[in-house]
Amino acid sequence: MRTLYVGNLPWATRAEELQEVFGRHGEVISARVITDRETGRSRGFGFVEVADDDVENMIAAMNGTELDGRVITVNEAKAREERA
DNA sequence: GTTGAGCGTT
Repeated sequence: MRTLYVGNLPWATRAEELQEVFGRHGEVISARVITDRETGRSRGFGFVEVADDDVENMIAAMNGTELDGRVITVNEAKAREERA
């Protein structure tokens, strides 16, 4: 599988919403919205794990689209270890 | 009850 970074999310967006929306364009393994460890509030971005063959189609279909009134950003995520 | 570039958790 591959992992997608999803940014520019509305504060109220939940992981299940990502799975719902992304699931329309490919096989979603899992979805997660990153929340602040201390306050529990959304940080406005998340990660979606999708089938390897659906990554390109998923990004093309979702990047720059509107979710709950906000235009979201979708890119292939980088592992923390790979982060410079 | 707020905010808005950026890459998470065992």
